[in-house]
Amino acid sequence: MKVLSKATIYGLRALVYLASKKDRTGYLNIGEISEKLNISFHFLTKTFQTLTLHGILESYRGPNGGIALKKPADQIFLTDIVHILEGADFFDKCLLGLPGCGVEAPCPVHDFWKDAKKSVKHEFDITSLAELGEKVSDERMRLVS
Amino acid sequence: MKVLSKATIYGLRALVYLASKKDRTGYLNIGEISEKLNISFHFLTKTFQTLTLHGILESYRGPNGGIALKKPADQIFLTDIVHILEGADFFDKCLLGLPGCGVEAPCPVHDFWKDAKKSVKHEFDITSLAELGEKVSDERMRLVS
DNA sequence: AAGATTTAAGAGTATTTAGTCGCAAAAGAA
DNA sequence: TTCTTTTGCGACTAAATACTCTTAAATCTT
Repeated sequence: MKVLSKATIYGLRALVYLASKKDRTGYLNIGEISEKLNISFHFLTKTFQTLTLHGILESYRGPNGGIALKKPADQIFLTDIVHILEGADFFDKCLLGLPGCGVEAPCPVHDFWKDAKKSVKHEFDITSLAELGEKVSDERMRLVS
Repeated sequence: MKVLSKATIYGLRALVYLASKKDRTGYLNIGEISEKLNISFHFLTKTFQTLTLHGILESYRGPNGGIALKKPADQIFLTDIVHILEGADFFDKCLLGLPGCGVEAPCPVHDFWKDAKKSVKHEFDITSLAELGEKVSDERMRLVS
Protein backbone atom coordinates (compact mmCIF):
# COMPACT_ATOMS: atom_id res chain seq x y z
CA MET A 1 0.00 0.00 0.00
CA LYS A 2 1.97 2.89 -1.32
CA VAL A 3 0.65 6.19 -0.09
CA LEU A 4 3.54 8.63 -0.13
CA SER A 5 6.02 9.59 -2.82
CA LYS A 6 9.74 9.01 -2.29
CA ALA A 7 10.31 12.72 -1.78
CA THR A 8 7.83 12.71 1.10
CA ILE A 9 9.19 9.51 2.57
CA TYR A 10 12.73 10.85 2.52
CA GLY A 11 11.61 14.18 3.91
CA LEU A 12 9.74 12.47 6.71
CA ARG A 13 12.62 10.20 7.62
CA ALA A 14 15.01 13.11 7.66
CA LEU A 15 12.69 15.23 9.78
CA VAL A 16 12.23 12.42 12.26
CA TYR A 17 15.99 12.13 12.40
CA LEU A 18 16.25 15.86 13.04
CA ALA A 19 13.64 15.65 15.76
CA SER A 20 15.54 12.83 17.43
CA LYS A 21 18.61 15.05 17.62
CA LYS A 22 16.94 17.63 19.80
CA ASP A 23 19.92 17.88 22.18
CA ARG A 24 22.18 19.15 19.42
CA THR A 25 21.98 22.88 18.91
CA GLY A 26 22.67 24.76 15.69
CA TYR A 27 22.32 23.51 12.17
CA LEU A 28 22.61 19.96 10.98
CA ASN A 29 24.61 19.29 7.84
CA ILE A 30 22.55 17.94 4.93
CA GLY A 31 25.47 15.86 3.71
CA GLU A 32 25.69 14.15 7.07
CA ILE A 33 21.96 13.47 7.18
CA SER A 34 21.90 12.05 3.68
CA GLU A 35 24.81 9.81 4.56
CA LYS A 36 23.34 8.57 7.82
CA LEU A 37 19.96 7.88 6.25
CA ASN A 38 21.41 6.64 2.99
CA ILE A 39 19.44 9.09 0.90
CA SER A 40 20.75 10.87 -2.19
CA PHE A 41 22.22 14.21 -1.11
CA HIS A 42 20.82 16.22 -4.01
CA PHE A 43 17.41 14.66 -3.82
CA LEU A 44 17.19 15.33 -0.11
CA THR A 45 18.42 18.88 -0.62
CA LYS A 46 15.56 19.62 -2.98
CA THR A 47 13.03 18.28 -0.51
CA PHE A 48 14.58 20.33 2.27
CA GLN A 49 14.36 23.42 0.11
CA THR A 50 10.64 22.90 -0.20
CA LEU A 51 10.30 22.43 3.54
CA THR A 52 12.41 25.53 4.18
CA LEU A 53 10.25 27.53 1.82
CA HIS A 54 7.17 26.43 3.73
CA GLY A 55 8.46 27.29 7.19
CA ILE A 56 9.16 23.81 8.50
CA LEU A 57 12.93 24.21 8.36
CA GLU A 58 15.39 27.05 8.40
CA SER A 59 18.66 26.78 6.55
CA TYR A 60 22.04 28.41 6.75
CA ARG A 61 24.84 28.34 4.19
CA GLY A 62 28.55 28.16 4.73
CA PRO A 63 30.70 26.32 7.27
CA ASN A 64 28.73 24.89 10.16
CA GLY A 65 25.61 25.67 8.19
CA GLY A 66 22.84 23.24 7.47
CA ILE A 67 19.20 22.95 8.44
CA ALA A 68 17.21 23.03 11.63
CA LEU A 69 13.57 22.71 12.60
CA LYS A 70 12.04 26.15 12.61
CA LYS A 71 9.42 25.20 15.18
CA PRO A 72 9.54 22.83 18.17
CA ALA A 73 9.10 19.25 17.01
CA ASP A 74 5.90 18.86 19.01
CA GLN A 75 4.32 21.60 16.94
CA ILE A 76 4.98 19.92 13.60
CA PHE A 77 2.56 17.20 12.56
CA LEU A 78 2.66 14.63 9.79
CA THR A 79 -0.28 16.36 8.17
CA ASP A 80 1.75 19.56 7.75
CA ILE A 81 4.60 17.79 6.03
CA VAL A 82 2.39 15.69 3.81
CA HIS A 83 0.37 18.70 2.72
CA ILE A 84 3.53 20.55 1.76
CA LEU A 85 5.19 17.68 -0.08
CA GLU A 86 2.18 15.93 -1.60
CA GLY A 87 -0.22 18.78 -2.11
CA ALA A 88 -2.91 20.44 -0.05
CA ASP A 89 -5.63 18.18 -1.44
CA PHE A 90 -3.87 15.05 -0.26
CA PHE A 91 -6.77 13.81 1.84
CA ASP A 92 -9.49 15.13 -0.41
CA LYS A 93 -9.03 12.91 -3.40
CA CYS A 94 -11.49 10.26 -4.51
CA LEU A 95 -10.15 6.72 -4.25
CA LEU A 96 -11.16 5.96 -7.81
CA GLY A 97 -9.84 9.29 -9.06
CA LEU A 98 -13.18 10.32 -10.46
CA PRO A 99 -13.07 14.04 -11.14
CA GLY A 100 -16.64 14.84 -10.17
CA CYS A 101 -16.72 12.64 -7.10
CA GLY A 102 -17.73 14.56 -4.01
CA VAL A 103 -20.42 15.04 -1.45
CA GLU A 104 -23.13 15.74 -3.98
CA ALA A 105 -22.34 12.95 -6.41
CA PRO A 106 -20.29 10.38 -4.53
CA CYS A 107 -18.82 7.46 -6.41
CA PRO A 108 -19.68 3.91 -5.27
CA VAL A 109 -16.67 3.52 -3.04
CA HIS A 110 -16.79 7.06 -1.72
CA ASP A 111 -18.58 6.34 1.53
CA PHE A 112 -16.59 3.33 2.52
CA TRP A 113 -13.34 5.02 1.58
CA LYS A 114 -14.28 8.19 3.42
CA ASP A 115 -14.35 6.32 6.71
CA ALA A 116 -11.06 4.54 6.17
CA LYS A 117 -9.39 7.72 5.02
CA LYS A 118 -10.69 9.62 7.98
CA SER A 119 -8.90 7.32 10.37
CA VAL A 120 -5.65 7.66 8.45
CA LYS A 121 -6.02 11.43 8.42
CA HIS A 122 -6.64 11.43 12.14
CA GLU A 123 -3.36 9.63 12.78
CA PHE A 124 -1.53 12.10 10.58
CA ASP A 125 -3.18 14.98 12.39
CA ILE A 126 -2.20 13.94 15.90
CA THR A 127 1.25 12.50 15.25
CA SER A 128 4.03 15.03 15.75
CA LEU A 129 7.69 14.85 14.83
CA ALA A 130 8.50 14.98 18.53
CA GLU A 131 6.55 11.79 19.12
CA LEU A 132 8.25 10.00 16.26
CA GLY A 133 11.64 11.38 17.26
CA GLU A 134 11.20 9.91 20.72
CA LYS A 135 10.67 6.48 19.26
CA VAL A 136 13.87 6.76 17.29
CA SER A 137 15.91 7.59 20.34
CA ASP A 138 14.30 4.54 21.91
CA GLU A 139 16.60 2.52 19.68
CA ARG A 140 13.69 0.85 18.05
CA MET A 141 14.91 1.17 14.50
CA ARG A 142 17.89 1.41 12.26
CA LEU A 143 16.70 4.63 10.68
CA VAL A 144 19.73 6.29 12.25
CA SER A 145 21.83 3.27 11.26
CA MET B 1 -4.01 10.51 -1.08
CA LYS B 2 -3.14 8.25 -3.90
CA VAL B 3 -3.33 4.62 -2.98
CA LEU B 4 -4.07 2.68 -6.13
CA SER B 5 -2.48 2.63 -9.56
CA LYS B 6 -4.51 3.60 -12.61
CA ALA B 7 -4.72 -0.01 -13.72
CA THR B 8 -6.36 -0.92 -10.42
CA ILE B 9 -8.63 2.10 -10.45
CA TYR B 10 -9.83 1.31 -13.96
CA GLY B 11 -10.22 -2.35 -13.11
CA LEU B 12 -12.26 -1.52 -10.05
CA ARG B 13 -14.50 0.92 -11.86
CA ALA B 14 -15.12 -1.58 -14.60
CA LEU B 15 -15.87 -4.38 -12.15
CA VAL B 16 -18.31 -2.19 -10.26
CA TYR B 17 -19.95 -1.41 -13.58
CA LEU B 18 -20.16 -5.11 -14.34
CA ALA B 19 -21.64 -5.82 -10.92
CA SER B 20 -24.25 -3.16 -11.46
CA LYS B 21 -25.38 -4.89 -14.66
CA LYS B 22 -26.37 -8.06 -12.86
CA ASP B 23 -29.68 -8.34 -14.77
CA ARG B 24 -27.90 -8.70 -18.09
CA THR B 25 -26.87 -12.23 -18.88
CA GLY B 26 -24.00 -13.32 -21.06
CA TYR B 27 -20.79 -11.47 -21.77
CA LEU B 28 -20.24 -7.74 -21.73
CA ASN B 29 -18.29 -6.20 -24.55
CA ILE B 30 -14.98 -4.63 -23.46
CA GLY B 31 -15.27 -1.93 -26.10
CA GLU B 32 -18.65 -0.91 -24.74
CA ILE B 33 -17.36 -0.81 -21.17
CA SER B 34 -14.32 1.25 -22.10
CA GLU B 35 -16.54 3.66 -23.96
CA LYS B 36 -19.08 4.02 -21.17
CA LEU B 37 -16.41 4.49 -18.53
CA ASN B 38 -14.18 6.55 -20.79
CA ILE B 39 -11.19 4.29 -20.28
CA SER B 40 -8.67 3.33 -22.96
CA PHE B 41 -9.82 0.11 -24.57
CA HIS B 42 -6.38 -1.50 -24.79
CA PHE B 43 -5.40 -0.49 -21.30
CA LEU B 44 -8.60 -1.91 -19.89
CA THR B 45 -8.20 -5.08 -21.91
CA LYS B 46 -4.84 -5.77 -20.31
CA THR B 47 -6.25 -5.30 -16.84
CA PHE B 48 -9.14 -7.60 -17.68
CA GLN B 49 -6.69 -10.22 -18.92
CA THR B 50 -5.01 -10.18 -15.54
CA LEU B 51 -8.35 -10.49 -13.77
CA THR B 52 -9.38 -13.33 -16.07
CA LEU B 53 -6.12 -15.11 -15.40
CA HIS B 54 -6.80 -14.87 -11.68
CA GLY B 55 -10.34 -16.18 -11.77
CA ILE B 56 -12.25 -12.95 -11.21
CA LEU B 57 -13.55 -12.77 -14.76
CA GLU B 58 -14.19 -15.17 -17.58
CA SER B 59 -13.83 -14.06 -21.14
CA TYR B 60 -15.13 -15.20 -24.47
CA ARG B 61 -13.91 -14.24 -27.94
CA GLY B 62 -15.85 -13.66 -31.08
CA PRO B 63 -19.20 -12.00 -31.76
CA ASN B 64 -21.28 -11.44 -28.62
CA GLY B 65 -18.18 -12.29 -26.64
CA GLY B 66 -16.74 -10.21 -23.88
CA ILE B 67 -16.24 -10.65 -20.17
CA ALA B 68 -18.36 -11.65 -17.22
CA LEU B 69 -17.84 -12.06 -13.51
CA LYS B 70 -16.82 -15.63 -12.80
CA LYS B 71 -18.24 -15.56 -9.29
CA PRO B 72 -21.30 -13.85 -7.80
CA ALA B 73 -20.51 -10.20 -7.09
CA ASP B 74 -21.14 -10.68 -3.38
CA GLN B 75 -18.28 -13.16 -3.27
CA ILE B 76 -15.69 -10.77 -4.73
CA PHE B 77 -14.15 -8.29 -2.33
CA LEU B 78 -11.99 -5.25 -2.92
CA THR B 79 -9.12 -7.02 -1.19
CA ASP B 80 -9.16 -9.75 -3.85
CA ILE B 81 -8.93 -7.29 -6.71
CA VAL B 82 -6.30 -5.15 -5.07
CA HIS B 83 -4.14 -8.14 -4.25
CA ILE B 84 -4.30 -9.29 -7.86
CA LEU B 85 -3.64 -5.92 -9.46
CA GLU B 86 -1.28 -4.34 -6.92
CA GLY B 87 0.49 -7.35 -5.50
CA ALA B 88 -0.12 -9.73 -2.63
CA ASP B 89 1.94 -7.64 -0.21
CA PHE B 90 -0.23 -4.59 -0.74
CA PHE B 91 -1.13 -4.17 2.92
CA ASP B 92 2.16 -5.38 4.31
CA LYS B 93 4.42 -2.56 3.25
CA CYS B 94 6.03 -0.10 5.64
CA LEU B 95 4.79 3.46 5.21
CA LEU B 96 8.33 4.80 4.97
CA GLY B 97 9.39 2.00 2.66
CA LEU B 98 12.14 0.84 4.98
CA PRO B 99 13.22 -2.61 3.88
CA GLY B 100 13.85 -4.04 7.33
CA CYS B 101 10.81 -2.54 8.98
CA GLY B 102 8.64 -5.14 10.62
CA VAL B 103 7.44 -6.48 13.91
CA GLU B 104 10.92 -7.02 15.29
CA ALA B 105 12.41 -3.67 14.25
CA PRO B 106 9.56 -1.28 13.63
CA CYS B 107 10.29 2.13 12.19
CA PRO B 108 9.09 5.22 14.08
CA VAL B 109 5.83 5.53 12.24
CA HIS B 110 5.18 1.82 12.09
CA ASP B 111 2.85 1.59 15.05
CA PHE B 112 0.73 4.56 14.21
CA TRP B 113 0.53 3.56 10.58
CA LYS B 114 -0.32 -0.01 11.45
CA ASP B 115 -3.55 1.08 13.11
CA ALA B 116 -4.61 3.36 10.29
CA LYS B 117 -3.78 0.75 7.71
CA LYS B 118 -5.70 -1.89 9.59
CA SER B 119 -8.90 0.09 9.28
CA VAL B 120 -8.36 0.60 5.57
CA LYS B 121 -7.71 -3.09 5.12
CA HIS B 122 -10.83 -3.94 7.04
CA GLU B 123 -12.97 -1.86 4.70
CA PHE B 124 -11.36 -3.53 1.70
CA ASP B 125 -11.98 -6.93 3.26
CA ILE B 126 -15.69 -6.47 3.85
CA THR B 127 -16.66 -4.47 0.79
CA SER B 128 -17.90 -6.60 -2.08
CA LEU B 129 -18.53 -5.73 -5.68
CA ALA B 130 -22.19 -6.45 -5.11
CA GLU B 131 -22.38 -3.76 -2.46
CA LEU B 132 -20.65 -1.23 -4.68
CA GLY B 133 -22.72 -2.27 -7.67
CA GLU B 134 -25.90 -1.58 -5.71
CA LYS B 135 -24.79 1.95 -5.07
CA VAL B 136 -24.23 2.53 -8.75
CA SER B 137 -27.71 1.44 -9.65
CA ASP B 138 -28.89 3.86 -6.98
CA GLU B 139 -28.04 6.61 -9.47
CA ARG B 140 -25.57 8.10 -7.09
CA MET B 141 -22.77 8.63 -9.54
CA ARG B 142 -21.89 9.31 -13.11
CA LEU B 143 -19.58 6.31 -13.29
CA VAL B 144 -21.92 4.86 -15.88
CA SER B 145 -22.26 8.29 -17.49
C1' DA C 1 -14.61 -21.66 -46.43
C1' DA C 2 -14.37 -16.62 -46.03
C1' DG C 3 -15.12 -12.74 -43.56
C1' DA C 4 -16.48 -10.19 -39.41
C1' DT C 5 -16.16 -9.63 -34.45
C1' DT C 6 -13.90 -9.69 -30.29
C1' DT C 7 -10.29 -10.91 -26.75
C1' DA C 8 -4.97 -12.01 -26.19
C1' DA C 9 -0.49 -10.55 -26.32
C1' DG C 10 3.46 -8.06 -27.06
C1' DA C 11 5.97 -4.16 -28.76
C1' DG C 12 6.37 0.59 -28.91
C1' DT C 13 5.56 5.59 -27.17
C1' DA C 14 4.62 9.21 -23.78
C1' DT C 15 4.31 11.07 -19.32
C1' DT C 16 5.47 11.19 -14.58
C1' DT C 17 8.46 10.28 -10.86
C1' DA C 18 12.98 9.47 -9.12
C1' DG C 19 17.60 10.40 -9.04
C1' DT C 20 22.15 12.83 -10.73
C1' DC C 21 25.23 16.54 -11.93
C1' DG C 22 27.25 20.97 -12.18
C1' DC C 23 27.54 25.48 -10.98
C1' DA C 24 25.85 29.72 -8.62
C1' DA C 25 25.30 32.10 -4.19
C1' DA C 26 25.99 32.77 0.70
C1' DA C 27 28.89 32.72 4.52
C1' DG C 28 33.02 31.76 7.29
C1' DA C 29 38.22 31.16 7.57
C1' DA C 30 42.85 32.11 6.31
C1' DT D 1 40.80 39.04 -0.97
C1' DT D 2 40.87 34.34 -1.85
C1' DC D 3 39.71 29.78 -0.67
C1' DT D 4 36.67 26.47 1.54
C1' DT D 5 32.27 24.94 3.09
C1' DT D 6 27.57 24.43 2.48
C1' DT D 7 22.78 25.38 0.64
C1' DG D 8 20.07 26.93 -3.72
C1' DC D 9 18.68 25.96 -8.16
C1' DG D 10 18.28 24.53 -12.80
C1' DA D 11 19.28 21.17 -16.30
C1' DC D 12 19.98 16.52 -17.36
C1' DT D 13 19.39 11.22 -17.10
C1' DA D 14 17.07 6.94 -15.61
C1' DA D 15 13.27 4.27 -14.26
C1' DA D 16 8.57 3.41 -13.53
C1' DT D 17 3.97 4.07 -14.87
C1' DA D 18 0.50 5.04 -18.14
C1' DC D 19 -1.08 4.72 -22.60
C1' DT D 20 -1.23 3.29 -27.85
C1' DC D 21 -0.80 0.38 -31.80
C1' DT D 22 -0.34 -3.80 -34.39
C1' DT D 23 -1.03 -8.43 -35.11
C1' DA D 24 -2.52 -13.07 -33.64
C1' DA D 25 -6.06 -16.27 -32.07
C1' DA D 26 -10.69 -17.65 -31.11
C1' DT D 27 -15.40 -17.70 -32.35
C1' DC D 28 -19.54 -16.63 -34.82
C1' DT D 29 -22.11 -15.58 -39.29
C1' DT D 30 -23.05 -16.15 -43.99
